[in-house]
Amino acid sequence: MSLTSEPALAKAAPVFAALGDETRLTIVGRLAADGPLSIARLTDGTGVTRQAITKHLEVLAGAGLVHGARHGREHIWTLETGQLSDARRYLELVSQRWDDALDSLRRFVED
Amino acid sequence: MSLTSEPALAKAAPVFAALGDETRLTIVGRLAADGPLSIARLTDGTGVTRQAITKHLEVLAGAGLVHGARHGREHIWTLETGQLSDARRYLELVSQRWDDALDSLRRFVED
DNA sequence: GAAATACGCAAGTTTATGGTTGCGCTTTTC
DNA sequence: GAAAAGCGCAACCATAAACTTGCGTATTTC
Repeated sequence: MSLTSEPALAKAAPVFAALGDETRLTIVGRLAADGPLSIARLTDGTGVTRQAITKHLEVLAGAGLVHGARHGREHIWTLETGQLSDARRYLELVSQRWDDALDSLRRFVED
Repeated sequence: MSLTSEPALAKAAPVFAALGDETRLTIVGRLAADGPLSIARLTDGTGVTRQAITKHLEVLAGAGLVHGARHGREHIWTLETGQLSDARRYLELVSQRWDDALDSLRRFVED
């Protein structure tokens, strides 16, 4: 993976963007802790409207972080950990590259 | 760490937000791979203006992901891996919570 | 010391984002 | 079967985000 020009970047950015909002991060946290929840449940506690939560869920879904399905009168949303793992691996790789770069630099200075 | 109401969330969101842009992710990737670079160098290859890159660097700096220092006529920017690790750990924790939730759900169904 | 390089500051534009309110429809609940 | 709960759709608003252009200044380079 190249970290820059590769498509991995184009995939990772939207995921990070989706996680880059406090309300959405709260939603992800609650889904992770409590399991699948309805929109009404997810709205509880947040200071915002149900519509706002709905929009956030759509953003998260667009990034592949959650998926929803209607059951009766409620819409249940579930966490999707695939993209989450990819994002985590991306960060690991960046850290790794950085360590390598520091190593090269150190060796260069020592010469 | 609680994933929702704790301050960990308020810290993590800005970091993810900073990473949630293709141009900025490219910058982080290049810094990780090549080591510290000047604004002019970081601008090369990207389709945007030097000013745009400067703004992106300020956003990254605001999230604690990079720091810069002027050397002569150039401004050299360096990656900061601390926040990166924190973000990674946050994602790990979310995945962990999710697995736990699934486990509880499975046990509940089996009863 | 003139030309080129590397920036910073400021103003301006456009589009996206996060949020709201209002209304109507379906599904439960009592 | 009326009331309540849970949503979806659409319009609208304010602010922030991503970039640009223009210009002035310090630092190298030749």
